[in-house]
Amino acid sequence: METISTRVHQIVTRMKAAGHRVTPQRLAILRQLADSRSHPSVERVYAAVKHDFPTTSLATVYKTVGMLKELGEALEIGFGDDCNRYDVRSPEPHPHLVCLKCRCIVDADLESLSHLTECLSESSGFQILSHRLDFYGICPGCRKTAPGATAESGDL
Amino acid sequence: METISTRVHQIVTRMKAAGHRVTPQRLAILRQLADSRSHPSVERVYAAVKHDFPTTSLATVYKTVGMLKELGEALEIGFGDDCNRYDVRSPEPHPHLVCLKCRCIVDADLESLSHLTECLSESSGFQILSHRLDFYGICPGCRKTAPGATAESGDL
DNA sequence: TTATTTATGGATAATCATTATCTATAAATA
DNA sequence: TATTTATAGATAATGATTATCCATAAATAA
Repeated sequence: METISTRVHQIVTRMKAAGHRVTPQRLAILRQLADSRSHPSVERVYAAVKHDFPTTSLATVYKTVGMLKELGEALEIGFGDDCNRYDVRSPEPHPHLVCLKCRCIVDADLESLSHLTECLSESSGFQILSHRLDFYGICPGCRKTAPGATAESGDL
Repeated sequence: METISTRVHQIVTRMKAAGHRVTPQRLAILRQLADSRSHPSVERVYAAVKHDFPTTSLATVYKTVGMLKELGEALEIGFGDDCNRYDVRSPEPHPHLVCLKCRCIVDADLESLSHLTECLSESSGFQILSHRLDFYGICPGCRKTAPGATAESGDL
């Protein structure tokens, strides 16, 4: 990816508006995150950014992701046993499909979600502000693949 | 709670069937977990068990909960930033309402869930084995309570 | 019952993703 | 250009959870 995408531009604008500096390292991290559909981990981003900036520190990636979270530009998907994964492409909460074998994470569409949330809110009395809907299973690729193999997603 | 509930009996039977020993410590831990609706943490169970068995180790609680997980008798609800919470009363995956203020966790009913899962499975090609559906917000109690106050649930 | 084997309890060390801390430096501002 | 301030990088600290160790309790065999 050579060109700067609309999403990167959008985040850069908002970073500046919030008084943050747009450094080369942050831009490199942003570029890895902004358009990825693979919900990459910090470690994954770190490895990719190291190609262009070999001196980059893991802490810098963590700090940048933390800033994006604060700005509401990154959705964190935490796993107790595994490392967290991030969605900067679409940072609003939305349902995911998580493969228990290759750990890929795919966005899921649930058109009935808003209706569902409303019903829940009414019946429970909770003011619902956010959600986390994860469905765990085996992805189409892993269902075909021989047992034990782990697929690597092409997109980051 | 003085009497041994049906749920405790059920788990004890299954523990024995699986070749596990039912020790006084495990029974005390079980009693705290088996009928609680509050999705208690390990720390919470540890504190409660210490009343009756002052020498109990935190490790023992962790090990017992781990065994219950293996037997499929405990559902773990993990939080990256906070400690894990457990549902031994109904260990099958089900939706939860989580209060962001007092951290209480309440079971939510979603009658359309199985239909929803089927649709997702068809449209995505995933074989769906489990799920985690959490809705985050403010519980009825905290909506009334003054800002900053944290409610304590009565049941464990 | 007693001897023997095995699992468990308790204490503590290790793990590991994430966060905090510190200082030199790069970036913004005057 | 001088000065102020945020950031980068290195590294230490954190904290829930897990692993390890050994004495002991529980099950089993003799």
